[in-house]
Amino acid sequence: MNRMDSNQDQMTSNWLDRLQENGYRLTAPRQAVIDVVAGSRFVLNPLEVFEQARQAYPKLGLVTVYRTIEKLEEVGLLQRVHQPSGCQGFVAAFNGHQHLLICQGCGKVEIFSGDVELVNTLVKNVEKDSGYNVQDHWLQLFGMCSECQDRPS
Amino acid sequence: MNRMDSNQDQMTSNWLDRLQENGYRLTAPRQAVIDVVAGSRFVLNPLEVFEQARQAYPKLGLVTVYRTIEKLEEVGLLQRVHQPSGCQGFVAAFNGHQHLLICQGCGKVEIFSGDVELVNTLVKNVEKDSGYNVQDHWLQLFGMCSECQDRPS
DNA sequence: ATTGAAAATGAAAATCATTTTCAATTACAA
DNA sequence: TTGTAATTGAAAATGATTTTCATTTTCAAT
Repeated sequence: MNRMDSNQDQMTSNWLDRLQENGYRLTAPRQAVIDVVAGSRFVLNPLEVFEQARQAYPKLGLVTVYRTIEKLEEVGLLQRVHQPSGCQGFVAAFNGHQHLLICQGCGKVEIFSGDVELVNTLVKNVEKDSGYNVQDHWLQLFGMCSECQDRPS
Repeated sequence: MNRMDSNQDQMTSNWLDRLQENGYRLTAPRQAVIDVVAGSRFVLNPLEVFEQARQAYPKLGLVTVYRTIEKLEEVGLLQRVHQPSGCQGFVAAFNGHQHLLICQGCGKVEIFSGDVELVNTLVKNVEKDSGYNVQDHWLQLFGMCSECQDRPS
């Protein structure tokens, strides 16, 4: 077992723990789904998760993927990713709200956590100017990762 | 005819001009759709546009609304709005890319155009750190407008 | 003003992702 | 080990969006 597997195993068990803490049962189908999404650095949609997870657990049904994604989102382990190309993607949400940089070529996701102050300042200014009570914000960047820049389109 | 109507009429004709410049024909159904979306300060989905536009042009079909929205988006007059509650909304895009503040109570949209420098700086930093070529960005705020803050939910 | 080709329309049908239903299976507390 | 409630997967239902197609309309060329 190499380092990567070990990391993934640990990550999966953390995720399962979090499900259990929230009153959900630990099942083989859920484990298969989590093995896929917890380790992925790419935006995945339900069908992609299904196809990958089915390799480890062939009996898996697509419906269960939808239901598991729903629960993982509910407990804050997955976050939905909105893109110009569509809004059916999900990505592991390691620690709550995060600002994403998404490659439009391959779906790879980077997290840029700096500049939080900056955004907070901006939000406060807008609140003052508009009279709105700002509850949430999205900041996302879209582009091409270095691999996809090289790749002939 | 009051000031509001006059503004809206002018706006509608500007929008029609833009359609024509892009090789599309001017039709009554399109005019009805544009009358609704060009003047609205709210996020509207296709069905809402349909219901409102049908009052002015009862023969209107929902399919035509979908098709007209598509063309207006293509020529840059409408932009799709992604929200936690869904991604079927559209809002007038007066001048290209804009940062939005959206009321989660009533769907009212404000545009905050300041702080462009700030975002540019951020984008350049992230490009340098990540090796990505950043092509686009979304910055959206969600909250409650002053009216909806007062309203008992 | 008339005409004709291409674009646009609307009703109906098709599509397709997602959700619901339901009987069978499974997890896990007692 | 057992009972119950949660979970599962297949099939059916749903609902938003898209496609098809016959009819109507726009608008450039006469």
